[in-house]
Amino acid sequence: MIARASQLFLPTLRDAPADAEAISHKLLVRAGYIRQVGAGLWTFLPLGWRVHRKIEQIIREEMDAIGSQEMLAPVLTPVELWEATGREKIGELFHVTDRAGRKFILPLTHEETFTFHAREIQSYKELPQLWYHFQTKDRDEPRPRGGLLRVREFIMKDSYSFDRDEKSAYESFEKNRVAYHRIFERCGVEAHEVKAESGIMGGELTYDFLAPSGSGENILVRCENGDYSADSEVASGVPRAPKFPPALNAPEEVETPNVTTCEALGEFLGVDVAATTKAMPVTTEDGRVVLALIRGDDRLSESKLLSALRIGSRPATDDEIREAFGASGGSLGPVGFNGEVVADLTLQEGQFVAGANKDGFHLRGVQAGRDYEPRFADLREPIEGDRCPECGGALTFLTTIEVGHIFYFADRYSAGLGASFLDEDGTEKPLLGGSYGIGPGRVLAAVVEQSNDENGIIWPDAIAPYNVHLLALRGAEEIAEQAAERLSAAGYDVLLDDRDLRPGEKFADADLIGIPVRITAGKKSLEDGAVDVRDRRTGEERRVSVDSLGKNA
RNA sequence: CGGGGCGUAGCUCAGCCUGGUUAGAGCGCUGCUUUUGGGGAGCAGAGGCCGAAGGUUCGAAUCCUUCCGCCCCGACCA
Repeated sequence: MIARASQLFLPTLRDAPADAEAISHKLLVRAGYIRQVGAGLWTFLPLGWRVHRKIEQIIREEMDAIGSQEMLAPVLTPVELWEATGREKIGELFHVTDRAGRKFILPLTHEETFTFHAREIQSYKELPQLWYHFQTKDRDEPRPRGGLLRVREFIMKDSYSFDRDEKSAYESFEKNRVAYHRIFERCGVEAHEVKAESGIMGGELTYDFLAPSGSGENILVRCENGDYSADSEVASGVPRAPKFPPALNAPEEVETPNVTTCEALGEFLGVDVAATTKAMPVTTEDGRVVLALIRGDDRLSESKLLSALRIGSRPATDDEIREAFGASGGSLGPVGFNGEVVADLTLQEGQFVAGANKDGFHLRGVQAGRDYEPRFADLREPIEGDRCPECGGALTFLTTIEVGHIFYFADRYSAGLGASFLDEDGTEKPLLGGSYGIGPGRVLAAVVEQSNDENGIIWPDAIAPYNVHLLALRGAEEIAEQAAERLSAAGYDVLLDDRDLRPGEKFADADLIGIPVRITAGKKSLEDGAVDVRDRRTGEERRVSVDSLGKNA
């Protein structure tokens, strides 16, 4: 087909909105793909929606290919469904009420609704079932950001699997996992599958797909040899070995006046910072003061602490610290503390300097197992310079966007909603479920983050709004029309810039909009009865006769 | 929710501290002239409840109070 720029709503801007930071945010607004309605609320303009639909179509084809069935559930959901699974208390939910006072929820995701329908499954003979839809999700995000990167309303492709046993459920999970790789590859986005955070739930099978990007909210930790990759919230790096001072037979108290940071402590005592400990007292949600102990050069990972404690916690207050330790922050340590000590794995071997629980004093030669009895857990955030836990290679850290998430949750939803079936042996069992989500809008933004230059967007052909951007310069309107007809007949979608503008503006807009192939019909090419074909990515240009257009790529 | 910043033309911004003609610039927009392979030039125009509401004052875009909206950092993130 042929779209004429003179009639399209395609408002391009010379300047980016002042408050935009992320590259995708700036370029998508400037190039006329999206416009903001409110915080985290975006309209896809005609070109943006074309890209969105192309991404949807790729997802649809890959879902269909694994036997998943497309359907459509409503956005408005009776609150009772959410009460049945205990999720009605989630803070990000939008609640609405009808005129009669009935309560509804705008879903964050559709586990409740799909599991509700799964109650019609009666027999193992009907299993497995794979279902999906593209539907609006609403989330009362505390902080939308970065254009399309984090929004309050968006369309998600969410899939649900229902199986009779774990073996079958893993097969469904695996089908979706593999399909996701194909989807991201076809969309031209680099995405890495990583083990995701399981938090206090623990034990579930869950993977994130992270797309490296200039802006984003997840940090991907990756080994240079490709042996290892994980979200920084769960990643384990191997830190450098400390330079330990000579070992002592028992801890030895030293006066350390006005020394409160580990760096200062190391310097004051002439000891490697990595041979000191950092004491992080926290108060758990059930009111206990627990001491999290890590190496002096490390940072405590809050997500790992959550996993280790299996309960939420916050930093202890000064008063709580004083009461539990008899000293203030800066001189705290595990020796003599009679609460729970959770120590990082790096503290299993060796003697460290630790706070003496006496203001202005530390202990040298503190050894786990001898001087205090901790529970060991992985607590540290991986940092630059760590080595790969698999092969010892260097780890790199990349800022990423989460573009997909797959999750096996067993009977988490079917239990509450009573979705069960009769198995071959005549026993009633809960359906075992999984869910699988992709945000096409985030994929779109991730592609722009990964594929652009100083002049604008560079779309992969598979999701470009049009295949060819045909510029009709003055005097060459006729040959441009011919070229457009020929390309359209050959199956290409053509954006014909027939606007009455100077060439420079058309070129600038073409670069900004980022259609992979630009064809210029102008006086220069007219002499040869030809057009100039330029590759947006490489900038290579060649003159081609109109007759040969559409016969090859 | 904590911290920071910003609301003046479609976009980017100046003016505000130190109150006082008719509120400005660049880009964009409309008409005409000229130009035509990388956002060209000229002439003439249109376009504003200065985020909102109160207050102080003879007088408020400017000072004060409250509210609203948006952005960034953090917390949160099924």
